[in-house]
Amino acid sequence: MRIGYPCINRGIGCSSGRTFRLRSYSEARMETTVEANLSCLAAILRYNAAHSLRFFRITSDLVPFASHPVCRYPWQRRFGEVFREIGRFIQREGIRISMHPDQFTLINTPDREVLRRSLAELEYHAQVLDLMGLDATARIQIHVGGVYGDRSAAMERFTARYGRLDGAVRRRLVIENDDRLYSLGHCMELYSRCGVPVLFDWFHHRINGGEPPGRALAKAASTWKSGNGIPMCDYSSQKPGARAGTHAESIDREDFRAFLDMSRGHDFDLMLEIKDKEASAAVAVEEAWGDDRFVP
DNA sequence: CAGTGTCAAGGTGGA
DNA sequence: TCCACCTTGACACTG
Repeated sequence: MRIGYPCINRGIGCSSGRTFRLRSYSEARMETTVEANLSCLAAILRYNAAHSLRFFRITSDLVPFASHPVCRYPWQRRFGEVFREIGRFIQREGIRISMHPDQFTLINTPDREVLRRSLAELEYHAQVLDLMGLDATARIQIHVGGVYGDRSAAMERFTARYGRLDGAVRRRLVIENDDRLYSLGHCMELYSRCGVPVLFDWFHHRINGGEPPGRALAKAASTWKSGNGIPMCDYSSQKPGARAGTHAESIDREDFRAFLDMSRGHDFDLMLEIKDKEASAAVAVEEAWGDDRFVP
């Protein structure tokens, strides 16, 4: 089990997801932004390796507007060597990588244009990981998408389109159970229809699930095949007093220990979706230190 | 320079 | 039919 956090390091003093307004787009702006983002990403990864944090989600904003028609800038060529260098560091340090395109990426949409943009966005994510030379254990996670008033038709569209995805995307794509529309049960059904691996989100499952965590973890784990790496799992806890589903500001040690206990017997890489990022991840590492699954 | 309205993109659900 | 919400920081404009 490796432990990590998504996208942002709050203490390091730089961001790997700096962006700008579409109106400000220029090749010069792209050049300086992507260069700064990659340099910060390298710094975050060095920080993580030095702190036994060996799971990291790379921000989708690494290359702003990468899948937008406005972007004609050849960032892949211009920064190819930088990507390869970062990839070598990731492999040398045994770091696991994920990416998570956001809510606009919907492969089960009934709208052709939304689908076209979504595929372009997924291809961008795959390019980032490919340029780094990472194998298929580096994954791209998305939610299943909308229901559109007809769940079975929406799931059928997902299945058909998954089968027709570009190979570079399909070899990395995993679906994650969400807190409202697609539970672990729905994701398992999609797995049985098309073979897409399922990333288990413990916090969403608590809100929209029902089954005990050990059993749920075992189900999700059964969808990860050799070459995919060990399963990935997202963990968070409820922010006290907030709407159900709001991520906590900082880790709840008690809740986290309980999670470790409940998940005993299952190995996975664990992403802490908690707002204060590396601070809580460090606490999680401390809590997991004696666990025989933990890889420092 | 500080304050603040707004930002590429979708879908849901309540008013 | 419209708008807030998701989630979030920070860009970039205004005064």
